[in-house]
Amino acid sequence: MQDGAGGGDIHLLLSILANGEEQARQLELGEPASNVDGQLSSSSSYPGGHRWGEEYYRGVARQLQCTFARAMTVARAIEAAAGGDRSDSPRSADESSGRTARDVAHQEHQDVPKRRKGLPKWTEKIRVSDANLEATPEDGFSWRKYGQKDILGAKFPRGYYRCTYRNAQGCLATKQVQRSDSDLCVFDVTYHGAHTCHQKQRHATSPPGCNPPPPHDQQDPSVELVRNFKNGLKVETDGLPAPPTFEHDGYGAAGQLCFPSAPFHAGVAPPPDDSFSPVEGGGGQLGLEGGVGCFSPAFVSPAGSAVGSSYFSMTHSYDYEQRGDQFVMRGTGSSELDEVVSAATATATVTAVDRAAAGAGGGFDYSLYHHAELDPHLPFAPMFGTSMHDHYRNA
DNA sequence: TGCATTTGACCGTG
DNA sequence: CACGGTCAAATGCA
Repeated sequence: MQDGAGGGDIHLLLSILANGEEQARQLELGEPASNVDGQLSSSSSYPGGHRWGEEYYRGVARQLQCTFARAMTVARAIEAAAGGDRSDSPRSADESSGRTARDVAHQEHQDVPKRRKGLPKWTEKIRVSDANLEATPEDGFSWRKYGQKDILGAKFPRGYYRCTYRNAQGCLATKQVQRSDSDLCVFDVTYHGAHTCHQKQRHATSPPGCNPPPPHDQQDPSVELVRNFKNGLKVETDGLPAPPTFEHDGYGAAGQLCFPSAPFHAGVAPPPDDSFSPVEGGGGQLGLEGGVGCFSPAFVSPAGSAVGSSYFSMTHSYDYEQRGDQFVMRGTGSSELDEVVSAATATATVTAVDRAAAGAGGGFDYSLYHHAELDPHLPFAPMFGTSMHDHYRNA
């Protein structure tokens, strides 16, 4: 089933993205975008007449770069799926059979490790407006709680959530929510995996051009991922007339994909100036004022959520490997080999302060990023220190 | 009736 | 072996 997303799709995807990334780079340098879906260069003003400034172009460029980083993650997922492991197979398929899930789990545990070590993982701290014990962080996605456990050393139990559409759409996104011991208003939310489902976020109306993908190939999340992402790419440019502040659903114009990790490193973290060089100077603080963020939906506080004053502190690890002259984000580690080949690990911590008042209807203001720290060993150096274009244009 | 939550047990990892 | 993550039956709710 997953075999439908073969290596050919990956290379095609990478090739397309490499071109796009190069365009984004040109855009950020202030050059007229020769062709970014024909949208950037043809649109010279906001719908309201506000003229597009250079800053905005730069922001868009970073956004595009961020998007491409997402694509890399998608490609990685596809690659992992095409690698023959079935770790992404929704368990529901087995649950529909006569076997019990536990039987299946036992049989498949070689393929489906109970702890999905390879899935993207990141953590945010979410502050809610009140310390109500029943208050929970809201990220706009629909989650179904599947467990709760007392954690050693923690005052509060940890809640385990999975995507509501896990069975329906094979979405493997999960999250763990743990209330901070020290501050009842703060939750540590750890996300595992990205949403591959097409759920619409609550409090959200789809941004212009953010159309749901055609409802086919639902059985193949990987194919769906690619399709979604292609839609996302188009949307990303189609939606440019929207102001830089992505509102309400936090999607921005990126579509349904939620691959926050790579974009977080690559798309958000790079500073506006040209001095960014993860290889040479990584580790410094990076000013992000005015930057167009590229948070995944899960990163933002959807309008109407209980999040009043929020900050996000994310860490994430990524693995890359070099294949020939290409750096490739490795597969999701469902195989032991992947772990052996583990390369660099990156950690980025970004703090953002959401000064929007709770309930005021405002979404997360991306211009509010004020701080980011990058691990000096950032793995995306090959991608952003040089160019994806160079690496993949001939893929 | 269908879906979400609760909760104890199971099981993999370190 | 302890801990953490997941499962699934039981239960609750609309």
